[in-house]
Amino acid sequence: MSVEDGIDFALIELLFFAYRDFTSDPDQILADYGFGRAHHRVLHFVNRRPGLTVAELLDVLKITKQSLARVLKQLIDTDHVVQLQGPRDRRQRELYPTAKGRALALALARPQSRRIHAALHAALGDSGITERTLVERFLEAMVNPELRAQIDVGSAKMSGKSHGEH
Amino acid sequence: MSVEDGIDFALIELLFFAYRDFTSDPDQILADYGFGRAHHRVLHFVNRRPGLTVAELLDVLKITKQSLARVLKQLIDTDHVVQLQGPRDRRQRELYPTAKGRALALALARPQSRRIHAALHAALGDSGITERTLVERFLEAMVNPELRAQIDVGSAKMSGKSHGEH
DNA sequence: AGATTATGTCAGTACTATTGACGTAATTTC
DNA sequence: GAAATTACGTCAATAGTACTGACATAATCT
Repeated sequence: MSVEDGIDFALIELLFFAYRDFTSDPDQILADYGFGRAHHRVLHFVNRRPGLTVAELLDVLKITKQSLARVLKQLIDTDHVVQLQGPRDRRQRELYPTAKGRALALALARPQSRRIHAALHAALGDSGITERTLVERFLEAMVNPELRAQIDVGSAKMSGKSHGEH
Repeated sequence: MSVEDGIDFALIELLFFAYRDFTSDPDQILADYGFGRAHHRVLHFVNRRPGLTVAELLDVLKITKQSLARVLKQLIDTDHVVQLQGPRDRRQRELYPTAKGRALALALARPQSRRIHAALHAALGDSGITERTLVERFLEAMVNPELRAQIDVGSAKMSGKSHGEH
């Protein structure tokens, strides 16, 4: 059943198709703003973790400072994100979404969320077991273990790690 | 539970992280060959659907002819893919992986397949229900309906659509 | 005071992708 | 059989996203 040489080509391919179409929704909206996928990612995380610093953002996105610079500057210039001096450490710039930024982040997330929920329904229809928890756990397990800490913010998990002030 | 404004930010984010790490495995191997993700995608589909034409490949990847050109040329020059004149239509170029190409495709798919299976175990451990079928159906449902035809090749489905000669 | 840290910026480069235009060979249509 | 269409290849120009390396500034830590 579509597993040749012990390799699961089918799921590999599905992940490609799923992600391609998953990102196509916001891509269309972004085009109107002259923004790209990079802007989306930055805006998403600033929106999700308001007050995160530039360094934290770099760490989450796993890109370099130079790659972030242009994108972040554009988001700030267009009034989607603001920088505030860090209260404890004045070298830090805490990033916050503006109302405009939050609105765009929401507009971008809406079709993606709709697609996900439709897919969950299509996939799980009746079997009212763990529902989305199952897919959530699958995706979580797809992430490199070392980086798994990045994903639990905002949710009511906070597994292990001492988060300090929040 | 991590659903603000009715938007499922958690799953959106997980899909991002999952896909990022999912592609990081082959990326490292590709670097040794001077290849990028584009080469991987082309090689994957040529390997999966040996004999597909350039036009079909463009349609599956949803990129332009010009984008494919350079990448495909490199794969042919490095003896990973060969072009054969189409038997029915001599204008067409049927693409086939060489032994070398198949070996590389396999090497690239191996860590991805391993990651997927580990994730399935982590996610479904005991509940021996539909197992991978569930995630498969979820991902399938994430793909745009019009494009869903692209994904059933090689598997024993062939839902609906008149496939003609194959 | 000196080292380190957080951030910003500049220069140069690479990969992947785009649109548009043009050429060639093969097939289909009238 | 001539004309239109199709499949493919290629050239030129451009854009978005990423990279490495280097350097500057301000703030904090030792």
